[in-house]
Amino acid sequence: MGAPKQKWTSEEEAALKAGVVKHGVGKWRTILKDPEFSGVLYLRSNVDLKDKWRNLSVMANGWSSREKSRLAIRRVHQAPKHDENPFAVAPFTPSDEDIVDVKPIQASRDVVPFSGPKRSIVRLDNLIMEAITTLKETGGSNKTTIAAFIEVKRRYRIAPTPAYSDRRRSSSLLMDGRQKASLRGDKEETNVLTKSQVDLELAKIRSMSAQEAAAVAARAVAEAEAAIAEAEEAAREAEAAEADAEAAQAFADAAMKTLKGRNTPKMMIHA
DNA sequence: CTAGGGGTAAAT
DNA sequence: ATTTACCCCTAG
Repeated sequence: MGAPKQKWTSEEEAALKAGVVKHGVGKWRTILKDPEFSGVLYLRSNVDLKDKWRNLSVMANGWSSREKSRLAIRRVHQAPKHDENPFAVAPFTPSDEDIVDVKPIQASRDVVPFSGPKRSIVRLDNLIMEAITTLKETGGSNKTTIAAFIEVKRRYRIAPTPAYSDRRRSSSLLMDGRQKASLRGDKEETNVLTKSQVDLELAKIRSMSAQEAAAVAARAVAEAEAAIAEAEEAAREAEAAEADAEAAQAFADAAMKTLKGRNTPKMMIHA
């Protein structure tokens, strides 16, 4: 029955996410037909997309390893009171769906409690997901903006305080013996922009047309996702990944600030 | 077609 | 044993 198992590649995952960004959750067929993603997802079916999304969403929350223990909740809470539900949602948790929970979008940062010397890389996709879901449900059409942030973040790197500059392979205690080769020459040399410059880019994006932004964003998300996945996979020293994560957080910070503060009744652009 | 409840099976 | 990918079925 099960097909020979075909692990989803980062590109496919990215395409899926990008597709969701572009078309919204649930538009599997649409995403599949989009020439932008069909190139990568041509092997998958709409059901595959749905299932993958399900796995992705459900696991990105902590519900991991659980899926079959939910039909036993209810009761207990003796606070029934036929009160009029403000949202009349299901008896389950308030607004479940694909909402990525109320995870602290930027709780830590430099103070990341590195309980273990292992992975602590903040996933970019979680950030994206939260932003998308939140903004989509409430405001409406800012998904392109959010996605565009990623692009900016990917190409330019926000200078993360020159605290650390030099550190070339030395932390031997960081990783176990697993020098999985694949040590690319670090072609990194992306411009390191300053905050103001980034701000400028943001402004540019804001004035960008929705379609333009969407196109760029979709591609950017895919690329960013792929890059992150790659870095994470080979993340030993993960210099780039770390920087990326930090940049992402910084960017999220700036993004939220922009969206919350400057919430002028403009940019209501929609595709 | 989509959502979502199950299930099988293959990797880890 | 857990995760993960796919499949199947049913109700909208």
